[in-house]
Amino acid sequence: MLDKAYDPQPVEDKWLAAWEQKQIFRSSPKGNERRFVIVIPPPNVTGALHLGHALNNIMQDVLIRWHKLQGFETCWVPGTDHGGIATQNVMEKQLKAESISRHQLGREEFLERMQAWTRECKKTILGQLRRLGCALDWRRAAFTMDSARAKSVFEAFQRLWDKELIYRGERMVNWCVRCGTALSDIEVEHEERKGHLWHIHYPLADGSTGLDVATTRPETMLGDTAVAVNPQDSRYAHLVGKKLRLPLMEREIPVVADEHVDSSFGTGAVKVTPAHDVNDFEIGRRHRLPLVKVIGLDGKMTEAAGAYFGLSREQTRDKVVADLKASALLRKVEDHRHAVGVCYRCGAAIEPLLSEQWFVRMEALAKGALEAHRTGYFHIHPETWSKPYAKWLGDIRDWCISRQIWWGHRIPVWYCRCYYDEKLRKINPKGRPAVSLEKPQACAVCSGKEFEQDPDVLDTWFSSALWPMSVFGWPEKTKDLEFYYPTSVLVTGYEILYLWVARMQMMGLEFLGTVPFKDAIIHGTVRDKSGKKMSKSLGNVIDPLEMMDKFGTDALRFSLMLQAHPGRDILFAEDSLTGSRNFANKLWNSTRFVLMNLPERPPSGGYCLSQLSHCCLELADRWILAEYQAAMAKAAEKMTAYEIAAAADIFYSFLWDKFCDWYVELAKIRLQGMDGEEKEAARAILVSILSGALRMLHPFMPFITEELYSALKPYSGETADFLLLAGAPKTDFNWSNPDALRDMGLLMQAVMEIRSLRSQLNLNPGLKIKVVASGAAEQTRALIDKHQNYLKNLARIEELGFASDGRRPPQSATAVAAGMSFFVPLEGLIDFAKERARLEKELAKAEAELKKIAQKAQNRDFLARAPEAEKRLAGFQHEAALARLEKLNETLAVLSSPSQKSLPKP
RNA sequence: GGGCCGUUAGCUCAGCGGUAGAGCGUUCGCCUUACACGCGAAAUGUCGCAGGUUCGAAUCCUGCACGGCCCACCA
Repeated sequence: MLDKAYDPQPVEDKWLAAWEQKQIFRSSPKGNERRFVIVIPPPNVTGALHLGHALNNIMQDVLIRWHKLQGFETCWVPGTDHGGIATQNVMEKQLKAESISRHQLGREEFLERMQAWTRECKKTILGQLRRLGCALDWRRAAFTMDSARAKSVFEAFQRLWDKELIYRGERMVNWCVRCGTALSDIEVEHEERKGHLWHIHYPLADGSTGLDVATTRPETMLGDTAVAVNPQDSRYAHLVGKKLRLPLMEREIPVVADEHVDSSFGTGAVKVTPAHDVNDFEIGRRHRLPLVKVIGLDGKMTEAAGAYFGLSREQTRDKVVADLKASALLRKVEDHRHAVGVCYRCGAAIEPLLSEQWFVRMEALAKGALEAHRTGYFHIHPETWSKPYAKWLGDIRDWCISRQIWWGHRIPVWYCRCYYDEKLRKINPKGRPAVSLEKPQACAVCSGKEFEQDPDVLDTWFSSALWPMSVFGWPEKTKDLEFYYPTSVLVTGYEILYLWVARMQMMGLEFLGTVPFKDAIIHGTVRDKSGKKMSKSLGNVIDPLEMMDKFGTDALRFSLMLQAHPGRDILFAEDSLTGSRNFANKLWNSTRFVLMNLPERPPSGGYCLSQLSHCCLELADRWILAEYQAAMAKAAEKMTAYEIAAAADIFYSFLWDKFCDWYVELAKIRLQGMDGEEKEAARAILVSILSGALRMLHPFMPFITEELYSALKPYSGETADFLLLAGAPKTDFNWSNPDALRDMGLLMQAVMEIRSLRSQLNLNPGLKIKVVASGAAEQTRALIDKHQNYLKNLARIEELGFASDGRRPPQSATAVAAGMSFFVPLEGLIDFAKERARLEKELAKAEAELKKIAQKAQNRDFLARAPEAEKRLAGFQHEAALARLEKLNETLAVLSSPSQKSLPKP
């Protein structure tokens, strides 16, 4: 026998071990054409998983389990990502705590430490995924930096290189001074910050009045090589071509005319710093301006900055402003809000710098991805992300893939000595180096054997972009690749739509000619209740493990899924879990109840819906079967559309509001009665529907459903060891039954009205009452008569009688429902004044309701133009409202008549 | 600056053209032999604002306000 309350821990432990032991999540290539494949978005090995990971993986698990139950060959590939800069930063922080730098440690030892940390981290992460119940094929666990993935990365690099889609060049890049590396454009976040607009006077070369420039970054003026104005700007036309003297540096710089300049902004004159600003770089190129690099890779001023050499950017700004003020060239300072580029990993301000980097030429790749999306080979859910996706691909820029860090795939490029430029004291960028995974044998040019490998590593997203291929062994032509690729869906958050999703599409199309997944399901971000992102620094993180310990894994899963509407963020707090925890307990107890009412020896083959003879089904049975079929069909429809939250909600309300609240209560009548066909019918339906609904619910709450499936197994006729292997319940019956829905609806209405009356009269719930029903059409009357026992049990009635119209028992309260009056004789218990007040309140409500409906049902325009079905419905509603009002009026009239009060107590 | 999303009960959110819903919270009554993680009953909403379309609008259209997100080289 089951315990009184559901205790998740032992159940979870038990099934985790059992699933693992039997390896039921394993997949291997088969002939089965219906396959459903997901590759995990590999979490970075930066620490433990957070709620966002929980959401992401639970969603995938729901989809995997769902499809497995539907008979698909499912495969879900686990893995982790080495995580480039993010992971290196974690290690650097650890080193900092030991007061050592990575440079002190040296590249090799640093990487050894990284490996050790990574091993631990992988263990933690995979362990957490396991605890969440993820049906991952553990055998396939991959890592973006293991040897198999290294081969994929090399292959991709080489092929792109051979097609000249990879090149090396000196470009303006986003440089993170803190991380000491270049970043791609999408790794820069833009933050609105308060700043200033400094107006600085640049005099003419001869010292006479020149013009004012406006800038948000005065420190960059040290590298100015021109001032630009709009060619149409008459204010400055006379200055174009003249020389200005750059203050502080005392360098002569020209005034140039450039279309890019917006005359209406600032002073209409822009200082041009080609080496430290993307726009200025372009202007510089157009006007062949020299580059003066004043900010170094370390964020400090270079020798070219003269007196400012060695200062930080911030110090330089302060000093430049002070010096300008001293020489009276600072004309104005305005407050100014502007966007600042910030490193997505450390938040430091990005410095646009000219630097030599590796790039991927994106235009052709993006075109392919765009085409795949446009022609429907690739879908994004929800649709709203399609537009930004297409726009990004349409305006794509080349991808800077080299990073000046140590943790990552080393760029597979080798330089022979003969490419070394002694004069520049660096590798000659013009040389064509050897591309090779291992050190090459000999130089193709000079036959030399001494090589140096490019010191940089690849952007972590380069290996991520290959993930759906690399996990199946690409570039090897493996059976896995053939069977599992392309995968079915990718589940991820919108923040990496470009960073990752788009790039996978491009790489898949480039290397295998097909999209890596046909659908991308985009979920939101988990936030705290005030809508803020959860972060350690804000102290508002919720640890999924803690929640699982406290409420159970199924509760965590279900509560996240209930809120997982496509693309929407989830505001989450601990109290979001109680409802789901309660639901789990409800399932537990309803199963417990059903089991308590089953015979010790189950019928051979178990209780089975298909063997149920229709003759012994009663109204409640036909009703619940119809509700069951409708709910399961609707849920399946929602799942097909990836509307997971909607499906979860359907299971919840079916199981609790329909099955438990009504069906189980009504089944009690037969369960408490004598053995016989009718009792068996009730048992059969209880077992079948519960077992079926639990199986449908399983993807959402795998642990408790597995446990209950197992407990019900002797009776449900299932033989599979695990629920997942039993599959979804058969749905090829037609139980739909509008008549049963209508009839039960009437009875339920009556029950609710009588219950409401009882409550308002303050009757003890235990007290059994007498009820006299009156009025209504013959049909309804017959229905009530036939199902007296329903009302009796659900509304606690000991005696239900019928009276002809208007003949109400003395001293009674009245409930009106289903077109009938239900009189409750309450001699001595009832206060007439109170009952009249109560009825008057009811009457007011009924009047308001009638008015609303009459307004519609009697509206001439409505009658002239509304569709027939609507008119009919409104007509019924109008009639019902009228009848209700009439009954209430009738009762009130009787109650007010003196004879009523004077009736003697019997 | 462009684009997208949101604004519905105290909180979190469904509903997306036909009399306003759920969970949590609140109030009242109940240990009714599955469940107090429960049962029954109840209270609470000019469905952001202003127009428009429609017989009918929380639902469609337009504008506005507020909040948020994505993108963006106006210094």
